[in-house]
Amino acid sequence: MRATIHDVAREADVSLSTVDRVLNGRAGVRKATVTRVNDAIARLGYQRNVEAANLAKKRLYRFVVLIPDGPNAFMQSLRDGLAALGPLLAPDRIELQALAIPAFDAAALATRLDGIAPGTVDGVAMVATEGRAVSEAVARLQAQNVPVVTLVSDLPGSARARFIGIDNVAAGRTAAGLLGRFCEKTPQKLAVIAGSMLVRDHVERRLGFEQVIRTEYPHLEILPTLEGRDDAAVVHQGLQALLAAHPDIGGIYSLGAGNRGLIRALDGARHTPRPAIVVHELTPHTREALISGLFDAAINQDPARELRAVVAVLRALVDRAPIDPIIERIGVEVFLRDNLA
Amino acid sequence: MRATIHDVAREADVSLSTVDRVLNGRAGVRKATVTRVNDAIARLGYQRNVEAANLAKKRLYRFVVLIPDGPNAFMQSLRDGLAALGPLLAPDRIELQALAIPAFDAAALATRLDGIAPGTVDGVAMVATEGRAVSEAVARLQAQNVPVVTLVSDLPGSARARFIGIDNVAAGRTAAGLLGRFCEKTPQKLAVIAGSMLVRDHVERRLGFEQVIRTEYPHLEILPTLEGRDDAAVVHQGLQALLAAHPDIGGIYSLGAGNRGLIRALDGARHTPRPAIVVHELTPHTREALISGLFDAAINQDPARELRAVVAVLRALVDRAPIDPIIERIGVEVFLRDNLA
DNA sequence: GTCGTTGTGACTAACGTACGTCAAAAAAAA
DNA sequence: TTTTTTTTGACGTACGTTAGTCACAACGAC
Repeated sequence: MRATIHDVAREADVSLSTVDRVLNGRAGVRKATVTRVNDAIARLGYQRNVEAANLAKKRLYRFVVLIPDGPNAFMQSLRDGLAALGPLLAPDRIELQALAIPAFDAAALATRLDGIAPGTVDGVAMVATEGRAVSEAVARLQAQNVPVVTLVSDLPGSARARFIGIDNVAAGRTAAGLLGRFCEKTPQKLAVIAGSMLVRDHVERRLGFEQVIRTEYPHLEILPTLEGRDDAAVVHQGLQALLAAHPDIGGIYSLGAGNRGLIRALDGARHTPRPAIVVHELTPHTREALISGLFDAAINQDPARELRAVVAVLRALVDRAPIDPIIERIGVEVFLRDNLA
Repeated sequence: MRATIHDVAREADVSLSTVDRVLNGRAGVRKATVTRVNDAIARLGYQRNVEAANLAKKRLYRFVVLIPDGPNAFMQSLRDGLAALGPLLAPDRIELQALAIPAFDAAALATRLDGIAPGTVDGVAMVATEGRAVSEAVARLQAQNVPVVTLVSDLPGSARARFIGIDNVAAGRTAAGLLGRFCEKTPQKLAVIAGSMLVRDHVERRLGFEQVIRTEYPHLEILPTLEGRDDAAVVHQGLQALLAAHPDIGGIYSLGAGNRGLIRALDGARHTPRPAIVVHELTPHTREALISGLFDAAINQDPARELRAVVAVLRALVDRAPIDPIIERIGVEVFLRDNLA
């Protein structure tokens, strides 16, 4: 049988009320008494029964999740997953509110964050775009005791409590390891397509990618990064030009979205031999391109799992409970045409 | 505000007691009244507050996990993970009991299962070895309302409620896709090392592997599977003989354990060019071999995550609650030397 | 000494459910 | 109809915690 506050009260030789005052940080308890109670708690290994506490408090967890708007298929699946998750969380008294924000727009994100009324929300998660204003808005929220976590793309150097997402440097290194082995062993060029260098996940993926290519595959030359803004039309145009300018492109790493543009550009240019291609995220389009053999590998993060991790972490943060490192950890999955589910 | 049993009672125009009888399947309620109550529940969208119910019931979840004994590093990490998980689950009134069983021994497993007293355990998880006696023991437990889930290795055709683990066919296909691309394009042979064909995960991995190699890489010839019983010494000896007999082995897929034996055999035989090697599970030894460049890829499943999934699924099963498909899903991770954490 | 302040204890009503008892009502059987 | 059986209602207590009220000390300041 677990110890209860009654046991603690008896052990510390104080009343129930005093234990409650200590436990919930209420005023009116002498320092010496606080120590007595805490000692008793430690001695008994008392742990508050969160279920009973929540029942008594009628606690409600109100979380806001900010996800970029637009045609990005991954963000779309994140939004869909959020909508699907809502009903599942009702029994735990967790309410999720989705908020759409313009992609790659730090100012808009900061404005949205500042628009969150402190009393109405218990935690915030966001796919971050880097910017001073954003970091400051995060700091304000945290100061108001509203925990903020970043999702998919981090905001390093800010006050955000946690980052939920894959290790993007490792993802970039994985892409490089695969592409390095898939490419012929003769000198050739690699194209890198990113969305924007304003989002940290893209920056980190490119960093990891370059680390490995430079040190392990020096015969491969990395071309300047094409910024496609996760937009198929922009990617299409940019890549078309790149392929025309460099007939010896042997591999392509697409570390952002807009892969429809990549597919179209390759369909247009009859490049032989076909370059090896590693992309990010399993979406209907990338899946199809894997099956047809156009893409060689897709590095995937599971959005549904990330959302569950966000909820678990935010909950632990508001409860000031320890965070399970396993729940928090998001794995990098590699899909080839051969192992598509 | 969520509906409570009070609301349901009012809506159905019956007393609290009757709602309780219906909800908990107690006898003494007319069929017509049951329908009235259930209609009210549906109309209000009532969901039982599990926390309050558990509080009232002083519910305790007692789960038993059966994990193979022996030097297998992956099973060792499962056992370690289980021990570490125990304290984390105490607040949720979940008790985990680890039970070691001999590896690849269906009879011993069945005996252990039969030795579980029905009243003392609420759920069972096991790393299964296939066998008729095992399936029958599982059926008996399930019949006694003790849910059984398989972990890591499945027991298809049995009454087990769920399987928690990776898609092993997909894992084998992944290995084949990688090895096919890593190997030279000239005809050569592939060695496959398994633990035993008595465990389903190994069977399925080999199946997936052969599917892909046969159809996509017909120039690669798969040698008869070496059964190493997850034992380094057996693997060492067997592989040594195999390498001596076939100087043209260009790739090795080790889908079980005992990789220390694989490493030793390769260190002994100075095989050039070094064969491409894909193994399973990140352990200290496979990690080291990846870094040194001896292994090319390791396919990993996260044991800690699997254990958490087991607990979540067993809990949902005893509560007859819906199972979140995302929690249940275990991803296949691919590690190259480049993306080791 | 009286005053206000601070620390403490005793008590109570919730939160939503489980589960028991007992009596009353309704339905079925005699 | 009466008797028996089945069905239903009313009520109480419990689970562990929160959060409030009220009373009464002990303490120092004046």
